[in-house]
Amino acid sequence: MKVATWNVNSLKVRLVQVQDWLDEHQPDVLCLQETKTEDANFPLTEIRQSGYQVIYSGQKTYNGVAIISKKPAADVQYGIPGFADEQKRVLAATIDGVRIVCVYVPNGQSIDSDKYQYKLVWLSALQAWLKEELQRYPKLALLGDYNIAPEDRDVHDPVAWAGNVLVSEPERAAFRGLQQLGLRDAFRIFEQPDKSFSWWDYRMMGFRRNHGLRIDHILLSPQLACNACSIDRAPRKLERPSDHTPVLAEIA
DNA sequence: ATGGCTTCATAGTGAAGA
Repeated sequence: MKVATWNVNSLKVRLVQVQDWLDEHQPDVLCLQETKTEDANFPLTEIRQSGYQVIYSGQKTYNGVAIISKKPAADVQYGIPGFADEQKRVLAATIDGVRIVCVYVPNGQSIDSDKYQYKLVWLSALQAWLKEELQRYPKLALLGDYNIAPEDRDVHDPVAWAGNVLVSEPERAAFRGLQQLGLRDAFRIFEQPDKSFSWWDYRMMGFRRNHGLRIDHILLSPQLACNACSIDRAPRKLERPSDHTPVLAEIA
């Protein structure tokens, strides 16, 4: 089963790129973040034309998540249960026997911001929910934009970024908290090239200079085997790219 | 360089992202 995640930074702008990527890679599951699309305007017909089904939870301007899949999505969950949140950041469903959880973790803006506190509370609620979810669904994959670079090797310039939002110790502790539930970072199961990133700043030729961060992740429960995991840099080279690029894994 | 670029909502700029 091939699963993938991609923060598209507006599905409207990136729709053709998503369709092309589906055609080329034929994933069983593709989780999207930052669709920035209200449900009434979701390009349902276009996704179906690509031979896929899709569930989505969106809003105007910000956030928005979707799960595109070849097989139908069952037991759909919108948001973190018991955690009141206007922001559309979580979508979960069982697809072909695997619990797929698609997340768009808050950015946090800066460590002295209210949004940073929201991010930490949000991550704590996510962890508490997933602990229960893992008991219900031993085969679980958590895919998305975590807005956390887990280690210094996931940062192009760790000195410049030290203590900053996306790399701060409380955020990394929250990431380790997810790992302590038994979830494994699929990317790090395998030997990977140095300076592998999934996001590059639009500014200052960030991609050309490989000034990036690895903040998009696929975490897998112990009951899921993993045969491969990689970052596909190709869409970042297209005209009008998202600032994120897809991460994909082969699981069983 | 508290900048740089892109998107959205809006109709000239501002917020937010990471």
